[in-house]
Amino acid sequence: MKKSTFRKHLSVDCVIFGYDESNNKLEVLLIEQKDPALRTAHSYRPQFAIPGDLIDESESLDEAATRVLKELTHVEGLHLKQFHTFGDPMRVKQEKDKEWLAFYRSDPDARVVTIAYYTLVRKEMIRPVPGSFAKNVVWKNVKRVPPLAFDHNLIVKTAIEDIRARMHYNHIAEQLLPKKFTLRQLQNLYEVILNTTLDKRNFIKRFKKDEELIELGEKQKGVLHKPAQLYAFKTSR
Amino acid sequence: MKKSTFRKHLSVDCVIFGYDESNNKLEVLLIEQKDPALRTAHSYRPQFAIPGDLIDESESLDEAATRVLKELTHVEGLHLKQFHTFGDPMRVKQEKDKEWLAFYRSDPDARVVTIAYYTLVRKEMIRPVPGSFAKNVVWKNVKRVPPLAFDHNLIVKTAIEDIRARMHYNHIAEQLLPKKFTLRQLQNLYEVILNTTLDKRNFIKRFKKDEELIELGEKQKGVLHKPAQLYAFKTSR
DNA sequence: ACAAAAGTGTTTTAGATACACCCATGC
DNA sequence: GCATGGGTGTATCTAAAACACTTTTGT
Repeated sequence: MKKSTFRKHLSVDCVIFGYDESNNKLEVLLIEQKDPALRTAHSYRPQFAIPGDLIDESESLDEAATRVLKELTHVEGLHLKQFHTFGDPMRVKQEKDKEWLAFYRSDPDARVVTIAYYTLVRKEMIRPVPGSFAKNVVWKNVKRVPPLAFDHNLIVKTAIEDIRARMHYNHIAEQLLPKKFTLRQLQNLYEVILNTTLDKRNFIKRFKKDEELIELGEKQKGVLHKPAQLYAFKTSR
Repeated sequence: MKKSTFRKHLSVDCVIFGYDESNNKLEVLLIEQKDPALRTAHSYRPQFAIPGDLIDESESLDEAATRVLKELTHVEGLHLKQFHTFGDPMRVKQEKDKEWLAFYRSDPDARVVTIAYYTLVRKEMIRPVPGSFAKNVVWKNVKRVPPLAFDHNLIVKTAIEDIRARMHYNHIAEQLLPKKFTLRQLQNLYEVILNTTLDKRNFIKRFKKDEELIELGEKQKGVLHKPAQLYAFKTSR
């Protein structure tokens, strides 16, 4: 049986947003590319990239994205959203990426089209582990994403635009907050993703009207101010 | 130089919606696949498909979609929107598609991922010509799309959902109506795309408020009822 | 008592919806 | 004069926005 050439040309890339509730920061998970072992010492600068991989011939696009997420974070069951496909013929032909490609790809000159996904996770729920291509794994604030490999800056930017536009449709909050949470926690999450500030009375009115929340009748403990009521999401959704 | 394998595995498909103003119908452009010349007479049934093609190694995704549209319709300058990528490993492995693939593809068993685009055109503005793969070209009402090759029914369905969701953002109407048009023509267009009926007073209020229309001071002629005012779009957009 | 954040309601504005009658033309 | 679709305004409802003071707890 002839070896397939499918795997040379298609990849998935995952923009993994991590929500850090305690600091109310929205961050994106980056890998630091491994040094090519054969590098010429003066020329190579490690680059950051978003996690991704070539797609195996037997797996679907969604499965490939799920696999990339799982290999990096050991997390399963999160919804990954396909949001755009990037296929500029030059996207993997830039000088900055040549050395890494030469070492890690069987066909470094092959044109690669990538199908991009994003997901959101609670940062403290995962402990990312560098996979085979990564030397290191770091979180970076979405407002300060460094220069990335390939066209990954464009991919991250597009993901942020998409997530903001869909914030109210996707029920994003559910997977980003603990089971029991205060209204302030919910509002903080919306504010950091939308990069804005909201009026708390108006904000709460929307959720009360939509009947998406259950008032638990419990209160915060040990805070040095009036303790807040705890809420949970209706699970029916 | 080694022959590239890129072209085996990636395609674009275009959902071309045609607006037939005189009947207020929204249709989709389908090609009827050419019979494989070597077919066994009893087994082959021509199938409809949406136009598409493998992507050349040197062209971008958008360029490939533009090329497909141009080859079929000789129309350029329309906006094609990338809306989803379909890559199920089995999407080109169904029995119904085997014979056509065997005849028209250099590697009929290759897995192909397709990046899907849609656009909207005035039906009477184009005279589609069957290209190299097509025996025939037909318009079908979006409400009565026949069974299509590959996963093309899913692609068309997804395109319709996307276009409805974006109707108010994309300024779709501009390329689907003549330069001078009546408010009724504009409303008909919205109604057929959204598959609903609208109140004409309320409908017009939105456009008046957004100041998107210019009242031309001309009137329809030769109609057997009160002639309607003609409008044009503000060109600034 | 003080600091800190929680909690709470009303008013205003804008947009969406519902609804019915007269008008200008061709025949 | 009649058939046809064009053209028009108001009242109601709902959603969004603006806005400030009191309450509860820990220290």
